[in-house]
Amino acid sequence: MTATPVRAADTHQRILDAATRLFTERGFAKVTVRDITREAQANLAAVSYHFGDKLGLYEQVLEMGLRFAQKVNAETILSREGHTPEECLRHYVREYLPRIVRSDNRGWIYQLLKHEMSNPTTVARSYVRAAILPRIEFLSGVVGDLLGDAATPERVRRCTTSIQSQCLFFLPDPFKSMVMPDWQPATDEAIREMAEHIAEFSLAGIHAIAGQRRGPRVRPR
Amino acid sequence: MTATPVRAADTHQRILDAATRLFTERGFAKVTVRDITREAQANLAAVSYHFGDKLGLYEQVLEMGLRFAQKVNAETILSREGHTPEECLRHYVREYLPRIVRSDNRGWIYQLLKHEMSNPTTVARSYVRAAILPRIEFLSGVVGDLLGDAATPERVRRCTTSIQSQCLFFLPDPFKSMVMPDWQPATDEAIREMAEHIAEFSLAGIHAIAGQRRGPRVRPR
DNA sequence: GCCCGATTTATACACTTGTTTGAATATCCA
DNA sequence: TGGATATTCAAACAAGTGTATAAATCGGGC
Repeated sequence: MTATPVRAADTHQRILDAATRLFTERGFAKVTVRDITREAQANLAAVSYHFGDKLGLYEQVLEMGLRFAQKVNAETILSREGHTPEECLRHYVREYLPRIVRSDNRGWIYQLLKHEMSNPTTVARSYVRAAILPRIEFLSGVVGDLLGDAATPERVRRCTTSIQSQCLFFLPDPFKSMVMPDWQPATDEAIREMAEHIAEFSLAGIHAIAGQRRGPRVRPR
Repeated sequence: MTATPVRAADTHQRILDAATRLFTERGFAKVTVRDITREAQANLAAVSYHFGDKLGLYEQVLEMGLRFAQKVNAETILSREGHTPEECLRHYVREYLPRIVRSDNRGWIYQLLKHEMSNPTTVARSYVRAAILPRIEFLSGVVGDLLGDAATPERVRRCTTSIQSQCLFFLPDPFKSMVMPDWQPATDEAIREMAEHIAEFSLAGIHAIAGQRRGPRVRPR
């Protein structure tokens, strides 16, 4: 009844590992089945046998990624009771940014997602719902608290976008590093400094928006 | 001596037009020569005949784009003499953002560049030097002025990145609009509001960074 | 009117890719 | 051990791609 005896489990796992690494590096389209099986030291047909087809394999990789991302989310999301909004924001950026920047085990899922962003496959939508939207919800809540009385749906959305965009910018990118090599903080120290910068910069930005006159369009609810 | 008689000039131009449109929509790799020639109502071999090969055609498209981008740059860059740094920053964002967001004639080059960013071809490097770096230089100068005494190379770079990332975030992206449809400002009015937000948010951020103690690491030069 | 170069056309070639096939081999349980 | 099942393997297939070729067609100047 064991669906996968010892040797089989080996190839199955080796393929999964190789696929994870390669898909993370290059994205779905730019990795061939032959690349994967060569890397995994398996036969070309092994992918069809174990995963149905290339997309089936990719789905399994992304499923692992989804579980990983949810675990990561739990670490970037601080309980709103017991912490000030400022603390939540700082903690969010401090946890999020290193995972975005670094390609190692801490953040591989974001590298994978980066490729999914430019060339979405059919798998994207479920991932968005399960792993991304909850984090955006949380961040929006924190921003709303920081805006206080001045909070409007538009302002919350715009400020959330400002924070999110400053973080996402650091997804590694061959082109970006061509434009300005220094843009990609290399050392842990540089990443930490950038995180502090984003938090500081954004808190000031939010306070400035909060300080604007409420205007005629404000709709408190 | 006319290198391209009437009919020939027609196909040449039709192919160039179709290629510009398709490359802008999908990027170099995801457009086939057959797509282009079908769209241009030309024969498959016309690309080889008129442009050597697919990459040669792409280079010509990107060359047009480069000239266009330089003209655009001139409009986003305000003379630093005669305008305050605040004015320069606001003008920069107001001009830059609409072109980033909209896929129409005003900003097609940025859509093309977006694909180049995720899948760089050999043409990227020269483009960076001629059209992107000058704009970054300008923005860095403005940020340096705004930071005043507090300016350090690291702070200038980080603040410039914060502004740039908030703008670049709005490059249209199928994935992003999946995450949050509202993120893509649709109307001219919404784009204008977002530009004002980014300017306001960033000016406050810069002032906050400028207000920090200079710290022991400051190296005025 | 006719010829020569420029252009267009249909077709073919070489290569890559994902997938299938059927035989060979390994593995497990009675 | 022996036979059924699971897994591996080499080879082939079909579709899509960029490019090359050689014949057909066009267009203007003598």
